[in-house]
Amino acid sequence: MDADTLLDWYDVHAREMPWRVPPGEARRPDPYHVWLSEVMLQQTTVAAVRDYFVKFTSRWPTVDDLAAAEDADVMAAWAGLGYYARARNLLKCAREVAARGGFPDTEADLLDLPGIGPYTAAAVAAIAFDRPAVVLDGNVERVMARRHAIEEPLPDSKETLRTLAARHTPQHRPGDYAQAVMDLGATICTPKSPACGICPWMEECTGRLAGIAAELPRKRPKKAKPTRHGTVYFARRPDGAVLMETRPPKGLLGGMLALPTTDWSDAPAPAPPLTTEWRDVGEVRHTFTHFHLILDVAVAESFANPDRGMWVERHALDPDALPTLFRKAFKLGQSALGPI
DNA sequence: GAACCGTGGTA
DNA sequence: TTACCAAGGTT
Repeated sequence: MDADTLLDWYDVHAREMPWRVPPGEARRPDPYHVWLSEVMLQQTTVAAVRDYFVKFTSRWPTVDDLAAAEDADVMAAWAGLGYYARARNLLKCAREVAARGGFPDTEADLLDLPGIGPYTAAAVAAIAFDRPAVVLDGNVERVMARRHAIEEPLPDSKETLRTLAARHTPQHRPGDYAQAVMDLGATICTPKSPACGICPWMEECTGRLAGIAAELPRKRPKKAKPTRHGTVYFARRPDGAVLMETRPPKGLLGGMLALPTTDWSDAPAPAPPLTTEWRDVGEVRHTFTHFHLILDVAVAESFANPDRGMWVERHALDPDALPTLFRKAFKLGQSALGPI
C-alpha cells in the first residue's frame, strides 16, 4: 500500500522539529504545541518558525498561559513572522480553548475555532489526536498532482486533489502519515527540481513516468504587483523617546506597533503627525503579498505634542517588536539622527 | 471565487 | 534585481 511505503520512509527520514514527536514513540504530542506550530507554519517555512515556536512555548508553556497574556505582548512576540491576523486569532483561539478547558479533539470542532481553517483542523486532528483526517496543504497538493499526473491547474483541481489525498490517507498512523507527506513535499517532491531519483513513491508516480513531474502542479498566472508610495516619519525627542502609533486592529499590519506614515497610494499626503521641520533622509523598500512599497523616510527632533500617536520612551522601545517594514525605517531614522 | 494578508530564502 | 515560493484563513 502507498501509505505504508511512505511511512517506512518517514520512520527513517523524519526531520527533527521542536514541536514534533519522532516516529516510533508511543506518546502523543501536546495539542497546544501542535496547534501553535501549525498556525505558525501557515504559509511560513520551518526555518522561520523554529525560533518563534521556542520563544512562545518558553514564555507561555501552556495554552492557559497564552490565554492570560496581554495582547500587545503577543503581537510584539509575533513581530517579524508576518500575517499578523494569525497572532490576533491565536489569542482569540487560546482564550476560547482555555474557557472550554482544553482543545476539542475532532476535526469539526477544531474548525469552529478562530484562525483554524480546513488544513489546520485536519492537521491538529491527525497529529495531536491520531484521527484519519485528510490533510491538504500546498505540499500534499503538489505531491498528489505529480503522483497522479493531474494537469488541470490550481485552484480548479483542488477538489480532485482532495479526493486523491483522501484515497491515500490511512486509518493506521494518520498523524505520522500527514507529516510524512509534508516532509516528502518539503525535501524530495520540492516545487523546483524534485529529487525523483530518491523518492519512495518513484515507482508509482505517473507524473514522473510521464516526464512532467517538475511542471506540476500547474497554476494560473498571477497578477503583477503595483508599486505604492508614501512617507514614514521618524520623530525623536532629545531624551530618546520616539513617536509611535498602534495600527488599526484590522487590515495590513493590523494591531502592530508602528511608526506614523502617510497613506500608501497616489492620494495627496495627509498632514505630518506633528508640526515641525522634517528632513528627508532616504527611503525604505518593502514588498508585501500584493504590492511593492516605497516610503520616503522623514526625520525630526522635537518636543512637540503629537497630533496622533504617542511618544514611547527609549527603554520601552524594542525595534524587534515592529513589523519588518518599520524595523527598516527605524534603523534608517535612528542612524540619520545619530546618537542621543 | 477572488482579494487581502508578511516575510525571508532562492534562482 | 526581480519573481517565485512556503505546513492558509478570512472576508
